[in-house]
Amino acid sequence: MALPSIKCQSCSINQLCLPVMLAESEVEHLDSIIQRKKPLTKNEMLFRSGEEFHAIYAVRSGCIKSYTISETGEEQITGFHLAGEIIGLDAISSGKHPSMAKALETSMVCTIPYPKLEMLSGEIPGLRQQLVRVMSREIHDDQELMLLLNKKSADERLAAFLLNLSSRFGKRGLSRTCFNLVMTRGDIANYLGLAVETVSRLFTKLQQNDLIAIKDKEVTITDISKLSVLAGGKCHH
Amino acid sequence: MALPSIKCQSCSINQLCLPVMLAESEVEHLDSIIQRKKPLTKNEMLFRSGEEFHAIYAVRSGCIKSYTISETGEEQITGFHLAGEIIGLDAISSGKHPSMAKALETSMVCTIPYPKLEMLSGEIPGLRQQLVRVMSREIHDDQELMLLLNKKSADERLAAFLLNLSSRFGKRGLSRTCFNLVMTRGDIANYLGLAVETVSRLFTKLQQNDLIAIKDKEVTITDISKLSVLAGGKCHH
DNA sequence: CGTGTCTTTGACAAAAGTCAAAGCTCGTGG
DNA sequence: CCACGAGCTTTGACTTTTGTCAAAGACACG
Repeated sequence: MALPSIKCQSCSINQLCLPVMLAESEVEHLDSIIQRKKPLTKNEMLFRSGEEFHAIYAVRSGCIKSYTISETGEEQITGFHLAGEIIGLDAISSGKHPSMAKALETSMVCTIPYPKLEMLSGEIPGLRQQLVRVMSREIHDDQELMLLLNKKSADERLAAFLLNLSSRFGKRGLSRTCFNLVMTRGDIANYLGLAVETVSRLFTKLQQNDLIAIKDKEVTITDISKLSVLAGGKCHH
Repeated sequence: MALPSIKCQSCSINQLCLPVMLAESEVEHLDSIIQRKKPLTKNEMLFRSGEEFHAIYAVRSGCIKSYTISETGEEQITGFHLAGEIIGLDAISSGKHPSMAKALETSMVCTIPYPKLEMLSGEIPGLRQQLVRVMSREIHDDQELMLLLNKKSADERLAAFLLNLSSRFGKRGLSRTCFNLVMTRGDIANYLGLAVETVSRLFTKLQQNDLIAIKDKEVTITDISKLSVLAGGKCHH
């Protein structure tokens, strides 16, 4: 590995990632099992469904989309993962990846060999706890998403999606009000269970109502409170 | 506890639950931290959202529904849990229950105090592994559900729902083709993101097409292969 | 044996999907 | 460095699915 190997200890997002609450020496130990390869380029696959499960992955930078393909060939995007987020947790139970992951832009990813992580988590209680917390959080987030998809209208879904991104960028020290949409309208539509055309129309409408402004792929949230109200569900009664 | 305390060791569903792959002595250890209270009666709450998280729960018998309530008061059922399934995993990350759980019929539940489980999982690698497997499986199942809700028509959702129940009853040694629907049409509709009326009409249609037969709350799957085709997505092209 | 909840059915409305077509971007190769 | 083409985005017109409203019937439980 002839790359400028950033260590967990000095990683800017280690408080969003696995090292949370670990002692210095424990982080070092964790760092020692992690592999860092060269960045994924746009559209490069991280793993494919059906592949054997060897490792989970932590996003260091960029954005990775994960998705499943149904028997009938329909693609369903299950998440857009930003720095600090862990990918591949759905593969632990069966030992094979049920989903696929692909870079939406040039992205750095840390490979965490699972058998080693498993062993290490036997020695480091804090690591075990953090892994479980991360998984618990994913379960929780998926449940919230279910509510969104089942109970909200198209406008509400898109508004909630933008606010979710906003908050996640904010946590990473980036602007909450102005950020880049790395995914296509098609990706957003797929994720939210809508048609591309619907998403496009909604973006237009949100702009006309001065809730957001869009320049190319850059979104600016100009009225976050109105957007929040919209996302909350405007009580159609 | 003056109840006929069934132990994990002799529990009929221990191979669907936490004890998977554990040695006899390990199961005993696990059993010793588990509390068994008197059965929950129909509609009794197991926990409410906002409550502090103390334990996860394993269903021993019956059926528990878990659900969230949005800020705007909409209920979203996130799962119907049968014997051997674990509830409350979404609460680990925040320390508070984000969701609620209620018995749909008289149900027995094992309470597994989380701090003790956490400690024990430090000593028993197999237990730690099984806990992670269970969580991984839940993440995976939630992703499949997302695909169902986002990409499938109403018929396909209901067909898939019935097949999912069928398979889960089968795994528990019960009939795959004839079982009781403990949840109401309203519950099914809520879970699948449909209106009650739609679900009712679909049940009627499935009966007319001789895919299922319904007598009161008892469903009989009369043509499982046709039902599978329907659930798969009949390729509208 | 009645009262409230659950279920079914019908008629209608609305949200979102589909189809079609044009304009736009961006990367690539000449 | 420019031109071309593939893929992405937008917009319009129309369709379809599913939701909503309303009401009656069936159960289930006290």
